[in-house]
Amino acid sequence: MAHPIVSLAKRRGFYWPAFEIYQGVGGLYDLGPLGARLQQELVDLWRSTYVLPEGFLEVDTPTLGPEVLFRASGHLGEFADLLVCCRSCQEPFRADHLLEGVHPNPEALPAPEVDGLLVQHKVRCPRCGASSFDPARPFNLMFQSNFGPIPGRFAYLRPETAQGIFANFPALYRLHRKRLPFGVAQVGRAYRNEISPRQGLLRLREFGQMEVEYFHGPTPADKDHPRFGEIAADLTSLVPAPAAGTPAAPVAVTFQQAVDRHIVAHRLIAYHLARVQQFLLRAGIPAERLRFRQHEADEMAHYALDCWDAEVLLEAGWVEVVGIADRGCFDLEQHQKASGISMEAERILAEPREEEVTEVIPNFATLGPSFKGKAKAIGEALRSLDHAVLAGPITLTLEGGEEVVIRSDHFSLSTRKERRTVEPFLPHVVEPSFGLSRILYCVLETCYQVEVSPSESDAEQGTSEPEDGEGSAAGGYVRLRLPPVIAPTKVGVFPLMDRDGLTELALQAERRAIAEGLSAFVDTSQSIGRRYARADEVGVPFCITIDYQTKEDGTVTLRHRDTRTQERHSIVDALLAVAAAVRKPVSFGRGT
RNA sequence: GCAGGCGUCGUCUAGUGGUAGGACGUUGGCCUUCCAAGCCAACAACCCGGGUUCGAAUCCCGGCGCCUGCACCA
Repeated sequence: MAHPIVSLAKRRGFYWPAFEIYQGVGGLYDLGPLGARLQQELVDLWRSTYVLPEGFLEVDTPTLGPEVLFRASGHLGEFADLLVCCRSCQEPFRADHLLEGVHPNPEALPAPEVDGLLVQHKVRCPRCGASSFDPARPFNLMFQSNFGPIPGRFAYLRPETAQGIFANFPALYRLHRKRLPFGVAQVGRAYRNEISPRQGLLRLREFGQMEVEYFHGPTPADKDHPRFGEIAADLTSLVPAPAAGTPAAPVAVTFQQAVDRHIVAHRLIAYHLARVQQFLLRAGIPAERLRFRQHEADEMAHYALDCWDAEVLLEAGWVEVVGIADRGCFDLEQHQKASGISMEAERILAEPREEEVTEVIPNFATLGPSFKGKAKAIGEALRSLDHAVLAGPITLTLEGGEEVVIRSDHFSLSTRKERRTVEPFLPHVVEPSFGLSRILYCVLETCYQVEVSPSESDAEQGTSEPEDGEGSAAGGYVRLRLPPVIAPTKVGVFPLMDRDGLTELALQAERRAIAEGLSAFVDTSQSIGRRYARADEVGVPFCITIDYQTKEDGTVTLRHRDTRTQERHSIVDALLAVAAAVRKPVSFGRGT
């Protein structure tokens, strides 16, 4: 059974399957009025409590990218696996797995060869033992299109926002005035053509991501963070990758202890884990439903050296919502190789180094007459030669195979001393990657609370789900305990009676709330209790009620969603209290 | 993609061959001086396409979607 939040979400407008008028498309969901606003609030919270305080640079890059980009990133190579299905039991297998031991590099084989090798070596189905397979077909999780009318220029929808950041590293490094470390953030959508999307917002073909690439130096001293102290004492729950023979088990530690006991490799990863945890807690995920689990070696993505997932305990089990990966220099190295553009940063040497540099200087005065039009190419080739081999006349092989004989008067050697004050290196990167759509769902599910009304609770039923129909009295009183900072609607304004001028006062109060930047609404329908109930169900944290006393002294009641308690304030004070409660915190300090 | 189950107002559902009923909801009205389910009325549905049949929500086939398991999950 789906969690009752699912039908509430559709009924009240958080989210629902997309394109339902055409029977829908799996893995695509619409965010409704409340969902769109909730998502925006989550992004704002992330930006104000994480991106801004950390000084990250935020960028926005295209969702489409060229083939070379994703060749370089490894996504096309790694994810265009060939799949074969067993004819008798229909089980699908990755071709390269079946051909292990049969071929030295099974991943690189084209489909026809895979089919041939499977028959030739009588490979058996690991499941049922039969040895007859359907033809191999490529299985790509990347969405493909074309740029312009030329069919050969493939365009791909990005499977993560990260590559747009890596591809911009040289510019971003310059814009940060060539100082490391620094982080770059991006919020956007990513696309993966999932085989069988399921579980609503948890497995989508198009989803929201909030990613950070934290560029830093490669030495052990760089794997640290100046503000580690702020989070060192925060408590967390870690599930390290199990060592041989020992099962994975959660440990409760502070981040300081996690580093001291070598559960987490270094303080830099630990720092990011702490910031991720802080964000999730502020978004309303209960601490007891949150943990970090370390990937095992065989679970790791092709680029990762170390990876921790933030997981949230849902009805469906533990679900990954943030991945914190140490990507090393993998991505920058790949893009440097593929593009020919340097992705290196520079480090100032503690002590300048004197180096003797010997260069080959082509002598075009003699090269020109000897080689005419080829002189320029030969000159370039000479420059790139190792000077050690250049004793006298040599034979040079040009591109295209032509050999030319170079005389000693065709070039000269120049030796000079160079004083080096910097050295180049490829930065490393730690990547906290937030699954925005998943977080949105986790927040909704974990904030969902049912209170069995006292008259009906014959058993002690705590906060579990209703047995049958929801959205009604049968299931109990539904309350969405969204933190005020992310609640899509901040305050409801209710006239106690829809008469005697109370509604007019409510409309005035609503205007003032909106002027304060608070999303507000007036509800005059039916009884006051029903209006509170309707507001509680979608997580409105505060309700202001206009009553007869308001007409006399201008005061209203301010009701708190989670406690149902009310206080009397002037309208201005009530709105100030709401505004204070929904203001996004800025986190330099520790804790939550 | 495979196997099994499922698809009825916005939501939860009743309905096994004679063209759909309830509850919640929404809207309007009545009542009501602070915590949903008081009264009256209205609104609103058989996933899509074919087939069988005099007649299909119901039976058959295909598609799409959802759920569970397998596989996949950067």
